[in-house]
Amino acid sequence: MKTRQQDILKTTIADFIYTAEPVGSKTLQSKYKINCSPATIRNELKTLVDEGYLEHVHTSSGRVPTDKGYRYFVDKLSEKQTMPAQEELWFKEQFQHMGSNIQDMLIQLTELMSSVMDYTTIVMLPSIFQESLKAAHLVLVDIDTVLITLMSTLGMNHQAVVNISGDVNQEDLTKIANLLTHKLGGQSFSALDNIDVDYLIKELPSYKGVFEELVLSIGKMNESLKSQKSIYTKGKGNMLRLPEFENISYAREVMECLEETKVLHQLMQRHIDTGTVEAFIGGENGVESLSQCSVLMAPYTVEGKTVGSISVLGPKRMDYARLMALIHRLSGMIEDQMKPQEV
Amino acid sequence: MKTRQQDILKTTIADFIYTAEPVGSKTLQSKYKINCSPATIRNELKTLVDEGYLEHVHTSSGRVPTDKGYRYFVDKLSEKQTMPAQEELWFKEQFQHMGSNIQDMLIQLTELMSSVMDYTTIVMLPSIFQESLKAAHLVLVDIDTVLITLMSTLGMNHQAVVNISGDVNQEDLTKIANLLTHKLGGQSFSALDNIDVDYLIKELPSYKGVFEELVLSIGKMNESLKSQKSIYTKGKGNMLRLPEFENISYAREVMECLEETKVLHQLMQRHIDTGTVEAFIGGENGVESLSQCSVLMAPYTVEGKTVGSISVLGPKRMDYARLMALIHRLSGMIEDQMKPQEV
DNA sequence: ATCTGGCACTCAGATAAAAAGAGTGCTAAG
DNA sequence: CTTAGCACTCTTTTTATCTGAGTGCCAGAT
Repeated sequence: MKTRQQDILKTTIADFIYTAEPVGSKTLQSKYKINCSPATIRNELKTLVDEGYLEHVHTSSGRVPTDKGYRYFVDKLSEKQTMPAQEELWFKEQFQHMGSNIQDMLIQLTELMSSVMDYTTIVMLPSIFQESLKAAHLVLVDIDTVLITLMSTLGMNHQAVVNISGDVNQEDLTKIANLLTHKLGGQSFSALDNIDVDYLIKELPSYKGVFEELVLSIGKMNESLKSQKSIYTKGKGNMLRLPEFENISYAREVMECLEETKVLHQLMQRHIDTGTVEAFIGGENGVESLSQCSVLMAPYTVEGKTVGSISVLGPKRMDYARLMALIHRLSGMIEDQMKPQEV
Repeated sequence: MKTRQQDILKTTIADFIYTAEPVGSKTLQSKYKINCSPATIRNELKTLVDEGYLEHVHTSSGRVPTDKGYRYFVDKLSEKQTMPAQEELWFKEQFQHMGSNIQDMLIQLTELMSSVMDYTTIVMLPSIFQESLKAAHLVLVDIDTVLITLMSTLGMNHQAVVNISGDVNQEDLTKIANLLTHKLGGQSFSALDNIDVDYLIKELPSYKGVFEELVLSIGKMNESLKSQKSIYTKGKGNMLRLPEFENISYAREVMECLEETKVLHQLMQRHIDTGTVEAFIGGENGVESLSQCSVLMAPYTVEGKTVGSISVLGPKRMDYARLMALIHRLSGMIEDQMKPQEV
């Protein structure tokens, strides 16, 4: 593409991102210094339309970027940014106050992000399926009550309190816990669904009854973990401020879509493998109702495995470079935060 | 108030709740069997307007209920309902699958409620300030790592993993945990902010270093618990379907308000003491932005103390009797669910 | 007294026509 | 290849008119 064409495309998109109004040849010339007459600009605009980078909303209106146009803008016409030092400091400060619990940290991050970015933020926690058991702990908290704690390699601990009918003491429980850790440690949480009770009983025959009760409880606990929320969003209201949401039925459609955890889950899952920060512009995100929105996504990776992602969802008209820099760096910070949990 | 007037008021409000359109005298006569002419109805309507139960949106439109009208409708013209047996069964069934963790149970309930009620549901978890410590447990999970578990009387357990620099073994930790439980058990979580270290050291002098580290960690843990989310909402998108939200700027105002955890917290807190299911109609809820909405609230109580509440937020035009019955019963179910945790 | 039919009146909302404005596309000349 | 000029298109805004639901009130009926 010719340099001047690129300039014009870039300026057009930049202006549209700013104003949300179709951009005309006159505006381009007067508002930005482009060294040619409106007529020349018009000619260039025409070819840009023909080539699919821009479109006419109607015969006598300015031009609006197409998905292809945005794509080119992001890939070729934008410089990669990094998170400003000041913002980085601020976020680091915030991380200090977030406590060591990974779940809560990510949930709180969702809020921080939406307040800084002014759009909707979506955070996907590591799903239970991606966690492996690091250790099981059993604590006798009362004569017939046991606190089960399952620690995962990702630092997401899960616990439940269950009643046990048989007699047990703490020593026995510790033995059992050790055995469980030994037998199941390193395995995926999904293995907890059908624990080989017989094997356990063979190892410590005297605890038959306790084993059975515990295994049942762990299975039930695991089941409820599976149905647990792993997607958090914040800042849906932010979107309603944007001119593209003036249309109430469109706003409704998007809002309802954003409340469908399933849809969001698919959205996040579908693109998580890419492993890098990515922008999904308009239709690229694959969700019909969100085809007028863009999604920026940064996966976070623990031990080489992508376990979750953070993202921003906004109008296609967004500051891609800045936001991508933000989530990129944030995902790095998450990874740092999750690392120390590894032992 | 005369019986006929009551009839007319009731019918008017019922019709408005159904159609969301101002109700005229003709509609009242033709659609519902009221034994008098439109002119008579008009006269009655006029006095109802004069007395503040209805209002005119403009000179030549039908009547719309005022807050006072709704109030009268709810208090005097509606019969108390109970949750239908079928629905009750369904909810009980759902509770089975929710796992024993109170937090998760309430979060999941928020979603269930919004799907059944079609409005926005708000659930307030017991705040950390209302919990008392039941027991502390310390588990050595690694040579220098301790898992702290603080169990509350409400069954909301909190935990954190911390690194300890000094040498400890499980036996020591168990002693410490017992001491902590003994010293702090029954006290409010807020007491955890400034634990009397000296006292502890006096009891078990050899653990000075460990104590100090642990107490610091517990303090930090407690701090992060305080900032934790205790309000959950669901179904904000449901509202956008309603005709009262056709106006985008109004919709935006409400949506943004519903994203302000602080505001919601105040809203819930302000009315929690009433101790019974309550309807706050329009302006009664005390939040400026929500003055066109009604809030139905059912507190839930543990050991005679109200610790949280569940509520539905919708347009003033809602089925008060039905929804109040629902949340009333649900709050009872929550209480049942929280009881077994008491020992 | 209370109810009711009749009728003039009000006002929001729909429909239509006209005017304004932004921006294009094309042509012909520089 | 660039640009000024101009006719043309299509949306948006403005203004005017019409329609109809619904009221308020009066005068006569019950």
